[in-house]
Amino acid sequence: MDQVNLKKLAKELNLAVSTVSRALRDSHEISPQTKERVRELALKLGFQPNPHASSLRQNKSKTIAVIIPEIENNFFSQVINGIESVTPSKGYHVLIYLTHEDYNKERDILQLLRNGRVDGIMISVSNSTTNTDHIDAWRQAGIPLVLFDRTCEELDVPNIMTNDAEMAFKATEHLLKRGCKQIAFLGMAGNLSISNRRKAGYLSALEKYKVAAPPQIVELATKDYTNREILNELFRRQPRPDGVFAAIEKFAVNTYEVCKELNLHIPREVKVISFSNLQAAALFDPALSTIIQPAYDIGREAANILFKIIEKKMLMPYEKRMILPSQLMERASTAINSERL
Amino acid sequence: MDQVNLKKLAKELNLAVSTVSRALRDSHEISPQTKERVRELALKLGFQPNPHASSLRQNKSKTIAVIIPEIENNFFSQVINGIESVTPSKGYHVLIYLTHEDYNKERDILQLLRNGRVDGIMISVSNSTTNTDHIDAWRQAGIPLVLFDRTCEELDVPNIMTNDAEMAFKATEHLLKRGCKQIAFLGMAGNLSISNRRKAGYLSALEKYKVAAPPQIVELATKDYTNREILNELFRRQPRPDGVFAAIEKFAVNTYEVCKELNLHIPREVKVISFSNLQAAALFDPALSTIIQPAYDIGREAANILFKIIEKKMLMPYEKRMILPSQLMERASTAINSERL
DNA sequence: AAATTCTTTGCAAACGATTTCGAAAAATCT
DNA sequence: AGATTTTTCGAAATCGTTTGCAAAGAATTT
Repeated sequence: MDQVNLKKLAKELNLAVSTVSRALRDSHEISPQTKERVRELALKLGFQPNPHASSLRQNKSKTIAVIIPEIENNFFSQVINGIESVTPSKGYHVLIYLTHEDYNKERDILQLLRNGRVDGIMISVSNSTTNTDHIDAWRQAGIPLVLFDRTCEELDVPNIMTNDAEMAFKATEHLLKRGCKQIAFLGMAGNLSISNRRKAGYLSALEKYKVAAPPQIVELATKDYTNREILNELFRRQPRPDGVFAAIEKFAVNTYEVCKELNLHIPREVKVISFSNLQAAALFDPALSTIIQPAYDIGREAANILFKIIEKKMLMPYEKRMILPSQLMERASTAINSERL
Repeated sequence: MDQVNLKKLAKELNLAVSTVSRALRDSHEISPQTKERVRELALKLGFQPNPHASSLRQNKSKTIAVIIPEIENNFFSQVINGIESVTPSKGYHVLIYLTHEDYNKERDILQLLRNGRVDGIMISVSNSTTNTDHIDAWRQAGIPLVLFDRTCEELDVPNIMTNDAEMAFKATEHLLKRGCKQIAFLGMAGNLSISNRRKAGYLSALEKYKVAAPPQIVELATKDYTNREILNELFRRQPRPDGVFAAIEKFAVNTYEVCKELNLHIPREVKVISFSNLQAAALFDPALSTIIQPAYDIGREAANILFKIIEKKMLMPYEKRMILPSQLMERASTAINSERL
């Protein structure tokens, strides 16, 4: 046995295991002198309590899980960064799980974690998730849970998101003010509340500005290949959209690709704006106008709220449904024809 | 007690706890009938073994840690994706730790994990890491460990990386063949082996092609602001570089920003090539020529090797130092002046 | 039929930390 | 001085699972 544990410390110091444990946890019922002796030896031997023994006894893991659809996406990376900005100070560890936009994986992961491995989870649901029973079951089990970005607002759990509808409205309005008459909305297939919020914002802008052309809602998937085919068709059809509002970055990229293919000039023939957290959007040809989500803040706030729940503190009403504002960054892809950005 | 555990199953079935445990682990010493009875009830009650108790008893955590400098970087995201492509099938969980390029954090994290919380770690060292004692201590403790990308080749641990020197050579050669006379190398400050490999490739290309101009090695940090200042100065000085080889993507982005600021045309006045795993590099203005690292494969292979070590299998010689080739993607940022890409 | 193996199960001791309870010693109060 | 409280510590139970060992019964061999 080369691992140093409480028993070894106790024997070395001629103390009981319980005394050593208490001393290290700074219990009031241990004399300062004893504490000092214990601490000194613990430091010298580099003692570190076995986390599994602690977790078993105390029934908490000091670990949370973050469940996201994908990781090759700046938004989720930034969220993780935000989460990680609070976890170390809480002495917590972060497990990452990827659903790859697969409902079954998502359900299985939640099932897998219902054994005390984590003290709570933060989840952004996959776009193939239509049934939320697995999440509701988790909620009912009383294990701390926070949803972010891809939320399920019908469930009574904290939801942290951005002002999707409002920004979708502004994005559409922006295109309209730039002269677009025929704006297409590129949204995620599925029935995510986030998609619906963005779609609603798009529709309400069209309505408010009494746009003659009917709304053009295109549902895309996560496969680039088919997306490009669909967009190719969209841009060949008459009337051709002169404005594109992409609900997610990938669709904007696909739009750029197809426009290049079809020799459609952005922004002269087609203006493009998109939700995106890509730093490099400013370097695109042309620079892409974006709606930037406060991803880092979403991660940080979601983590803070999760810890409040874990620590059994009361949540303020605004923490149960927190909305952090996005920012519209106007760039060349939505410039009016004469304009130079 | 609403949690279902072995004791509850045993009582319900009128069996000993040990029998139930063995039945669920499909031990040969339990009769098929008993196994079936146990499995049935376990399924019915949704029994899931407590991982902390298991870990404590078996002295393994079924968890690995991935320690990286940052996560807002496509390369590391893709690596994580690659890692995650093997962990679930091994029944393993993945903890993520960020060092934020801080040696002290890196050391502390390694220290923090030396208590059995993880069965092994995969690490890409921070660029402020000059001392590798913390990693060597980990190695000496005999806990499975794999280094990837930002490796420490002087240590006797498996290193998984790409052919940095070769690709740096090719990148520099590419710029030379495109007519560059004065190529600057933008490398990371610090003394990482990866930086040295890339720098060496750059230098050997200059040497092979007998370039008259002296090498121009610029060391940049991770702060955008100072980087831009340094580059600004670089491009105002005579002789002005007509080619830039960026060792990391961020520096290429900085170069683009500064060139735009100074009205230097890429690729006419300055050609740029960079290590980068950014999908959207093709959409840049101009499209950025890149050296694409097999990030996903690096993650997958590193994980596979780590599991071989965890499972105490012998490593093949090539697994102790694995080199996965990168790919040079020629785009507009290195086009010769007349050429259109 | 006796001796032996094999199969199947139970008992109890780990794993290492935390915590309840109680006891001895010291300090404070009548 | 005696009674009472406070301080300080130890013994043992506990968390839930795994596993060495023993034991009983069944099956096989001699």
